[in-house]
Amino acid sequence: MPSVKTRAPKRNTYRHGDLRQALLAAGVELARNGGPDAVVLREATRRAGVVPNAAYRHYASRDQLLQAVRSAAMAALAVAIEAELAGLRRGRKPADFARASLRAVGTGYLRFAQAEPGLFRTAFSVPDALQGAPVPEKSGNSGLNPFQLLGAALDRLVDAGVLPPQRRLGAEYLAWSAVHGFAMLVIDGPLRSLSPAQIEVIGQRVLDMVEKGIE
Amino acid sequence: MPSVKTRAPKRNTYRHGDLRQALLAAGVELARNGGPDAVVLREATRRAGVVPNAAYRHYASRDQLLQAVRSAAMAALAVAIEAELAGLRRGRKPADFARASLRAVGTGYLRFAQAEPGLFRTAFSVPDALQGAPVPEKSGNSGLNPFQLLGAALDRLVDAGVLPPQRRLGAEYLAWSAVHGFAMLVIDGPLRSLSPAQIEVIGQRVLDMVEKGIE
DNA sequence: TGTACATCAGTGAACGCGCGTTCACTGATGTAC
DNA sequence: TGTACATCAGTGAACGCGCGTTCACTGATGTAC
Repeated sequence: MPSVKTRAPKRNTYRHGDLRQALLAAGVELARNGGPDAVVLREATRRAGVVPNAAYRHYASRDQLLQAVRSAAMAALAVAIEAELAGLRRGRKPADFARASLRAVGTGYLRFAQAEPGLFRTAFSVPDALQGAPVPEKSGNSGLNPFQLLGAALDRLVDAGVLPPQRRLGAEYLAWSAVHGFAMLVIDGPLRSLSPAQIEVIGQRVLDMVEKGIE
Repeated sequence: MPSVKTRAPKRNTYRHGDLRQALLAAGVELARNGGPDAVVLREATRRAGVVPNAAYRHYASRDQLLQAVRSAAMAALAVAIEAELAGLRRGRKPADFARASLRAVGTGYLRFAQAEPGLFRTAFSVPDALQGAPVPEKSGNSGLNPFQLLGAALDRLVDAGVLPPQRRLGAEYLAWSAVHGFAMLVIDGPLRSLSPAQIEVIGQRVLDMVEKGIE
């Protein structure tokens, strides 16, 4: 692998070259192609044009760097979902808009998983054992994480009278499971040999199932 | 880690001690706690009471051993699903029985994922890049793999008149996605802090969603 | 405005580790005569 | 029934590799006087 020449050192300022940021960027790049295991501290320093132990000025361990990469990946997912939501046209009936919102969340999720499988897998990789803070990760433009974006879409369905309030509680888990499972099977599992067209069609059917199944 | 003493050498016969099987068993044990990355060739040989390179008489590489472990894990999942199916009481209306069959497949899947998360993750880990043979893995007692067991349950729903035939095609993907996603979120993802009781309840709601959503 | 000094980001060298894999070997077993 | 021999599963030793992490250091920068 041509890891040595991939990134020109740059580093025009000697001190205060933002090494922390450079290591994070390198880590994200590694995660992008290769997933969480590919986030190797020494390789990140190599790409930043710096000696390996220099990383320890900014991250206490390789795992801390990975954590930062994970947060960045989760934020990127949130941004992808927000982009899908932003593309919705307004000005139709609230019920339709609410339904479209939920679909947009799911579509953004699936699109991101396919476009950035390495980051997707990294975002959902678990440190070693269980850890604190199950949900509140870094966020995108809206300040909401993917889970919260999904929740907001479901709230909209309730407000529009589409989803009965008594079915709202825990509905995130249902929708999330279906979409997440499809994403995992497609990018990393037995469905990885499906064609993009098939993935698109079945992905939409998964969303159909969610829409019909949670009400 | 007390890896040295975990398994008595046994190996009463010198030649023809079934090292291949012993390595596979050790590999499965490693995968059980630790997932696919824990399937380390040297550790497997250690547990089999044999020198590291002895493994190469039976597996061409560490990856070949991992493949075998993967197949075994998939077969174990099939067995778990079959056990759930075998527990169904017969002698009720075909429609009810068919619905119960689909539920049993899902329940077995989720139970296995929780009881053996390491094996579950191993079963669905992908070698390196894409590979052939997306579905046909080793099977359990019935000779069917998990995917085929799911398909059979769906066929039963069609036969019983519950699921319209035109909705049958590709329905595996929908049900599978929902259940698989929930399993992944619970064992390895943001839902891992849920209590067993919550997991049980939400798991059943996921199955409710599938049942309602695929028809 | 000029000098002395403390700070601390990045250096250089080294560590121990466990991994997968290779090579030439040995010696118990099964088989042929 | 007994002996010679081929087989080949497991041995012993070694390899190169890249990893995370440690230690004592250095020298450009910002600050105080």
